[in-house]
Amino acid sequence: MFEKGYYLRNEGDKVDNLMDMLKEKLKEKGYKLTPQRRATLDIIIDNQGQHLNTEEIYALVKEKCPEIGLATVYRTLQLLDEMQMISKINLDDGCSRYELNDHDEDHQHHHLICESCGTIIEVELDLLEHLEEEIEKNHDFEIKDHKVKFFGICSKCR
Amino acid sequence: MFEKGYYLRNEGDKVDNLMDMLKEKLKEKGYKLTPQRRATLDIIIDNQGQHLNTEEIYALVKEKCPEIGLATVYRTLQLLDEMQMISKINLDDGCSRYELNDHDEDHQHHHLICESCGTIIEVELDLLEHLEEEIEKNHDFEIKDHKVKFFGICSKCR
DNA sequence: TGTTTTTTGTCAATCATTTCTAATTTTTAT
DNA sequence: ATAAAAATTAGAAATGATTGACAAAAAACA
Repeated sequence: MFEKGYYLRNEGDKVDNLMDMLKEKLKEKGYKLTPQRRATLDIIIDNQGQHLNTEEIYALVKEKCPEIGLATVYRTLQLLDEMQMISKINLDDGCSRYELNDHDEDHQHHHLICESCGTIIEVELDLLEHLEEEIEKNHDFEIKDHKVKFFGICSKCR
Repeated sequence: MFEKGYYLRNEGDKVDNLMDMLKEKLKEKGYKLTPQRRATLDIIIDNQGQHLNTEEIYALVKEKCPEIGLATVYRTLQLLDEMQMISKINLDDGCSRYELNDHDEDHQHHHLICESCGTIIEVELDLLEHLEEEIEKNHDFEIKDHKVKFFGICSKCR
């Protein structure tokens, strides 16, 4: 009747929910949900909104899973991205950052990047869909995704 | 009376015009217009719309300026970017690409990237300015620039 | 239980980019 | 002009993020 998400009560439920989702997606492709993969997704869930980079994720995962190797974290992040559990974001700061995917279709968001302090603010932007339709017509191009970044100065830095 | 651009007749004029612009901007900051810098900008002008990466630019510049070093090209591209003569574009293909800046305020454009063949199509998008105003109000964020990428499948790949 | 497959950790390799250095060119002061 | 100072360069070495190779460990399978 309802989507799984409707029953969410607390953080624990949310983790379980996402972890189940990952398990299913992995199984579809013949992959396994290992402790390392579990720990990595855990960290990303625990730090939602943080836009952690690979090294930062590695350091945090290492606390709970000290024997893990950096290459495994790289491989796992790649896998989580393929499984569409997370998204890679490029802030032109020389490394890849990741954020947890929102599995709600309507909750599109993009980033405001402060050129002064580096803060990242998330903005919801449904208004882009108008544009997409127009572009699809004008250029005969089938749009699957988009990435939008706004650069400027945040309120604190003025 | 008119902007310099109004008198443009042909490619040669255009190169001269942009080169003069660069010379001025460099002088403002106390930099010099060296043959290497001149050759690099020349190549980018000659290949407008190509979105060349650093190695490609290096190879082309080397034809006219064989003694140039790769590091110089990197430094020069950085400088041209600072001087706002060119823009760095990141297509998530592991290297930086550059395009000549359009010095016409109204000619904003962004990129459609085909996930199948890698083609880059340029789209004009004035419509984003509405969004910017709204964001500036809602988030008290002063927007200076934005980057938009659309990913999908181009007409040839369908 | 033994065999195959997947995943892992370690370490080496890669690739784009930056830094270092001494040499060269250009500017400036004399 | 000409010597000293400053900017720029080429080439090589260093860096830093990411990937690849490989043998060992873990899990699935037969």
